[in-house]
Amino acid sequence: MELIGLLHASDRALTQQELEARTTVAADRVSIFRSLDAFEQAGLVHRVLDAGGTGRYAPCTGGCAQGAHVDAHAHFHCVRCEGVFCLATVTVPKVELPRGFRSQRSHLDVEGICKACR
Amino acid sequence: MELIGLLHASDRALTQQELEARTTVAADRVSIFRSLDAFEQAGLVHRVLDAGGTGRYAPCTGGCAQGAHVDAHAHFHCVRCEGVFCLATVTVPKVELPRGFRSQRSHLDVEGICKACR
DNA sequence: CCATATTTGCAACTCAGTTGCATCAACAGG
DNA sequence: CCTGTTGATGCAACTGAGTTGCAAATATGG
Ligand SMILES: [Mn+2]
Ligand SMILES: [Mn+2]
Ligand SMILES: [Zn+2]
Ligand SMILES: [Zn+2]
Repeated sequence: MELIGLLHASDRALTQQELEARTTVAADRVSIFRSLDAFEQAGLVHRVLDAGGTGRYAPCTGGCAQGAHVDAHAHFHCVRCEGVFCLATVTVPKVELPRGFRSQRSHLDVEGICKACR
Repeated sequence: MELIGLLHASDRALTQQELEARTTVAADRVSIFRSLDAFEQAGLVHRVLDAGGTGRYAPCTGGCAQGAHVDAHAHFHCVRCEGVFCLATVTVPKVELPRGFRSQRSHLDVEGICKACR
């Protein structure tokens, strides 16, 4: 699908709306929703929530497969442009948890000003 | 307000709805929304998004003041009961960012099974 | 070519969040 | 005690993202 290409071409994670606006072959928002859903399932893209709680999509780098994501990298949220960036080089540090909690996965979200916004 | 008391009495962060359900003096959901908003502004409570992107509220521990939050602790998200827990003892580790990104604040969300759910 | 399976579009609905406006309660000055 | 002003509250309505059902369109394969 064209969607994956658009995601790879972008420097930041894109919302459903942004993708809809960029597709050359006009597609219904529901179709895009369903495609992204399928791609996420398939381990091709991953979804991250921005500060407002809306989903943004980015391509998986590798290692992710059918229902098993290994996107262990941190994400940067720009408070200026609202952009969300995958920090592929930044792995999420393990932390010591209080007794009783069993950890499965962690997400690290760094908030600040992005490259383009300063 | 009664809301702050309810938050302190809970072991986990609560949604607007959950708070509305627990108030003895019935209050409109909009009033609760506005109160929580004000309390957050005032540095009395902080808001954290759960896995579904809905806001949950927890009391601030201390140090937070008028528009300046210092809640630097991690949060635990239970995949079973959907509960969100403040991990007051777990501070968010600083990470090295790629060139150009200026960090202001970080959020660490740990996903797994909570104490009560195992 | 036809039967069947998959994909797509459209309409409609949910749910949290948010806003406008009218009303009510508190309160201070007179 | 009356009154005008201020802030809190309630109700209705709207937004935006996500989601579902169903029917039409398209692909697939015999
Ligand atoms: Mn990513
Ligand atoms: Mn917290
Ligand atoms: Zn930016
Ligand atoms: Zn749990």
